[in-house]
Amino acid sequence: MTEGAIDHGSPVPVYRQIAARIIADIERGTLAVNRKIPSESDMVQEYGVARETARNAVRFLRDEGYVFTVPHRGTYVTDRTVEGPSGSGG
Amino acid sequence: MTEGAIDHGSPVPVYRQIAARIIADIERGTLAVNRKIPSESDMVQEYGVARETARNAVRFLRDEGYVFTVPHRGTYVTDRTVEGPSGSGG
DNA sequence: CATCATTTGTTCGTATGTATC
DNA sequence: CGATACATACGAACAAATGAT
Repeated sequence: MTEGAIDHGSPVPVYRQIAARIIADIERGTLAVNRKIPSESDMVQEYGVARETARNAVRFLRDEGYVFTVPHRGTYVTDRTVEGPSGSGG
Repeated sequence: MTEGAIDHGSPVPVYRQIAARIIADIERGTLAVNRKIPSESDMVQEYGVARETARNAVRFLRDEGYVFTVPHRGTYVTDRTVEGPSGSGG
């Protein structure tokens, strides 16, 4: 199947659908730590969405701690094996 | 007169207004086949727009078949007297 | 080959206007 | 009205390739 298309009729926002794909790639290891995820433009072309939507997906991933963005460079996969919101404890 | 200014208040997007001028120059012969059209920087200074807007104009012209771009060289006027998507008919 | 100027390519940041749900 | 989404537009920075010298 591969079901590679975005479902605009779904109750799940498009940006969340895109974010879910990226997360899946991260969990799966397809997108390794410190590797660059697709650029906003890539997502625009890949999914046929507006840049605004691609940005929302990236912002969501950032808020969730999956990635971090370097201005004018790109967005990369966060190393969650060491980093944490409250230090090394836990 | 020369009315050389871009109308930001027009419902016609700025990039379309710029593209229209280039097209007019091509139709008129001011910009001959295989001649280089103004660079993105030229348009930025000439029309006082952002590079993004200049690029949108070029992309539009490319999509319409009026020009073709050579990376790091420039964008040139297409020879439409011979080239065509469905042959020489037309 | 090295340097400089030109030009397009890439990428993220920000804002406005419009439309839909 | 708020969230989502698309189109347009300006701003900023860095990358890569080309061409002249």
